[in-house]
Order: sequence, then structure tokens, then C-alpha cells
Amino acid sequence: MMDNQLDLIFAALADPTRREILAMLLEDDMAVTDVAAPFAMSLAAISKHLGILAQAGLIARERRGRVIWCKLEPDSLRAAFVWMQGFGQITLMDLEAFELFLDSADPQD
Amino acid sequence: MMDNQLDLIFAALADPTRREILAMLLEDDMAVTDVAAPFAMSLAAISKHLGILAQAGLIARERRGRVIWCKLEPDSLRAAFVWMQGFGQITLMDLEAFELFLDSADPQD
DNA sequence: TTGTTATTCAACCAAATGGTTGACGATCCC
DNA sequence: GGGATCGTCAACCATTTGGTTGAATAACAA
Repeated sequence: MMDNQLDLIFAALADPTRREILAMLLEDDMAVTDVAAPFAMSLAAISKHLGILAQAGLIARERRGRVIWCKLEPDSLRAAFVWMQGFGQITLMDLEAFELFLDSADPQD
Repeated sequence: MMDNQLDLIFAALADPTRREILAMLLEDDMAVTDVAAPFAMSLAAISKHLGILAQAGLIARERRGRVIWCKLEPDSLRAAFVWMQGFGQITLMDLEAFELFLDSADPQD
């Protein structure tokens, strides 16, 4: 996949589980076990997802004692964000799009 | 992959060939054959890429005679764009990010 | 009609992805 | 030390992805 940063970022964002993890981390930093809790899949699977997010630079992980804390690293989203801005026709804060977003990306709560 | 629109859009954007196609179409509408020309891969492969972009709603294809014209459909990027805006820390037009973008996504010209 | 150009379809292939389970390494607590 | 907890690693599996080639379809041109 040529593995430039943009590839990694978009690929990471293409999975709904990973987007939901990002949304959770947006609220607060979390331990891996707590990230995994709401998902119907193994801890190992979540650990892999976190690895993919980390490699894309979207999150950082830091061990503190037994617990590994995950936190959002939103700077890395900028590259992708700016790439999209190239498509000039996009008007920011388009309300229609925002509704589409709420509709389709709606997290569990 | 659960196939909601956001999945399709981000997955479509995760491939450098497809991003380059989008960048080309940003300049002007193009026939499939002309889209394929600069790439070192078969026409069939490009046709598949165009199919993926179309399914994500990022482009539209319209047959006119023998030729199928591809054109950008930038509205569909909005959903993804807005999703990213959720990560509030992102400041628009961050120059550092823009340079990163130029660096890593640099199209042919 | 016959041929040429434009594009897709179908079958195939290797590699990547997203999941599983079970073993392992670290850390804390007693 | 011994045991529980936190997280990753390794091996495996099914499915998807990104490419190939060759045949099929569609539209024009002679």
C-alpha cells in the first residue's frame, strides 16, 4: 500500500471500530482494557486496532505501571484534513453534511 | 466492513492511486482511458479503482457515446470532512500540516 | 458487415485485513 | 515467591483487496 502517512491515516479511519475508539478517546484518555470493554471482540483484536491507530499517528500509548494509557494525537489528522481541503468546493460546517455525519457515524450513545 | 458511507469514503481515500485520480479529476473531467494513461497498470485495474471511487460517491461516471466521463463529486467528501472536524483540536490551514501534505501526497506536477 | 476503440466483466492470484485462541511477559499485591 | 491482572505476541483462518489476463459488450467508422 506504499505506506505513506496519508495511506495509513485514511486506512485507519476506514474501520468503524477504530473510528469509535477515536470518538471514545476524544472524551478522555483510557486504558486498553477500558477501550475494549464496549466491543464484542477480543482484547487482542482491540490491541491490534490500537496498534493500527498508533502507527497512523492518530493515538499515542504510554505505559504507567501495568496499565497502558491511550490518548488521542489529533495533530496527525491534520495532514488528511488538509488533503481534503484541496477539494475547494467543500464549504466548512455545511449543515447538511453534518446531519449526514450524525446519521451515518452515530456512536453508541 | 459494515459498509456505511464513511467506511467507503475513507477506504477509497486510503489508496494513493485513487487519491491521485481524484487530484487529476480536480483539474478537469476525464475519460476512463485518459485517467488510466499515466499509471503503470492495466485499464481494468483503473476501472476497478473508478468503481470504488464511484461507490463511495466521490466521483460520478457518465457515458457519452463510446466514452465514459468521470467527474469529481466533492459533496460526498463532506461527511468525512465533518467527521474529522469533530476532533476540535484541529486548526484549519495549519501550515505545518500543509507542508506535510505537500511532502507526502505530492501529485505528479 | 467488418473492424476499431472504449470500457467492463469474469476468473484467477498473492498479499493484506480483521478476527480468533492460547501462550507469554510485566507489573502489582499478598 | 505465588497469584491475579494488563496487555501483547504468534499462529492460524476466512474474507477482502489490488492486481493480472482474456473474453465480452457498446458505440462508432468504413
